[in-house]
Amino acid sequence: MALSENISSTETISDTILAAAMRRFEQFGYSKTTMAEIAADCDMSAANIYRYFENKLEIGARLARRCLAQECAALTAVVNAATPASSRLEEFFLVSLRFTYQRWAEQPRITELVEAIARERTDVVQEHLRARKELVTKLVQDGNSNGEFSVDDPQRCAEAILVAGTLFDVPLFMHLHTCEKFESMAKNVADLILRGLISRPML
Amino acid sequence: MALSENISSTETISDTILAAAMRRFEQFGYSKTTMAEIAADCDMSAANIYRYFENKLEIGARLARRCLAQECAALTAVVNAATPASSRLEEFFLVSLRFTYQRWAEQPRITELVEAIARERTDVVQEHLRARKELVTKLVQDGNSNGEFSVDDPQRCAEAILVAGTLFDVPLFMHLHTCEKFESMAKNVADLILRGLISRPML
DNA sequence: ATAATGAACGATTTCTTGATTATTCATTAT
DNA sequence: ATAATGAATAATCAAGAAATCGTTCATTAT
Repeated sequence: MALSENISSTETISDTILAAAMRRFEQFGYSKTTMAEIAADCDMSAANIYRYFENKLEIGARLARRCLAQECAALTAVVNAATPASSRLEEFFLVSLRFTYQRWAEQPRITELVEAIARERTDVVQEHLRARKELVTKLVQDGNSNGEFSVDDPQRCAEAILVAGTLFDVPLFMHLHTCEKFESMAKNVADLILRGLISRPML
Repeated sequence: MALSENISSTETISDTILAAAMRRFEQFGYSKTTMAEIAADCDMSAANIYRYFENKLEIGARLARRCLAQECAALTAVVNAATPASSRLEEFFLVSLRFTYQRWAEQPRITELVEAIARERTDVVQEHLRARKELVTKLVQDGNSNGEFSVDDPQRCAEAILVAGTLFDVPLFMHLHTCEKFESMAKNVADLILRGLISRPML
């Protein structure tokens, strides 16, 4: 049918635009990439992009969402793994650290996009934080169910866990230490959170 | 004696300069404050300031150190209080949060100085972090001594505690929530760290 | 109708140039 | 000698002009 053909071709074109924009953003950064350049890479005029995207920032937001969705997918796999909840918590920190670190190390220019989104598209960031909180909440509830944990308020606990992991999720901090040092820190924080400070009898 | 008189008068003059610079930095920010203005406030020439300070950044560093020293003094009082170590840990988070938040809220222009120091005088920041780590290490050791805690490696544990409190120490984040919200978060993180996730028999 | 375009528009950004600024140093005052 | 200064220099900043950019829309092509 014509309709479905149109829809599928439209999706293909907007994907083409996204791919071209991503290449440019990675290589030259968000601000140094012009709509005209993206359009030229797709053999079309700049004006035509506006048939597929509201504006430049919307392209950035879509790419950011895709990127964050990849991280969430990896974190979901961690949370759903068939391992003890305590191992999954440590792994949660490590996986989100590695995503942050690798993005920062391998595609330094993409940081500019991240900053623009953090500033001008709060909704995208907050949606991501909400998703992370949901995942950790589930992880804590899992731990409760199988007797590993005994947490009264999993929601509030999940929030505290995420706050405690702040250092591992902010690209801005990545220059402070090596990835190895960060990994060691993440393990220590996970261990701290799991065992707590208060002394207890040996089990 | 002439010598001691000279030294004490030199100290007085450099203190006068520091005070004038602080007033300017608070009111107009670091970059908008000129050496000529600081000098005029002290009834001297700009050139003469260089007899007492290496350069403008050194003035900023001295002020920053003084400011951070105040925070450390407050935190030292917390650590040395005659209360349970667990209360002191929560209080440690709350006090350092309030310092960060109040600086950010009451003297927004001073943030500019903070950023300049963080960028160009890493030594000042790292010295502060070292001091904080020492304080928390002592707090953990105290807890171990009086039987509240049972921590193998207080040093590593202190590092993890500080990492977990990152959100409360970075001015950049202060715009994200109200002070009340931050305080609630700090309490939750402290509680999390103290009790841990792993279930245990009732004491 | 649908897809695409080039020209036109404010809004930014970049560039250029003149003015300030931080810093140094030879000189003066005490 | 010590303290302080004014003048000189090089780096940084600021303001306005010129160019570029994001975005819109009337028009063309299919």
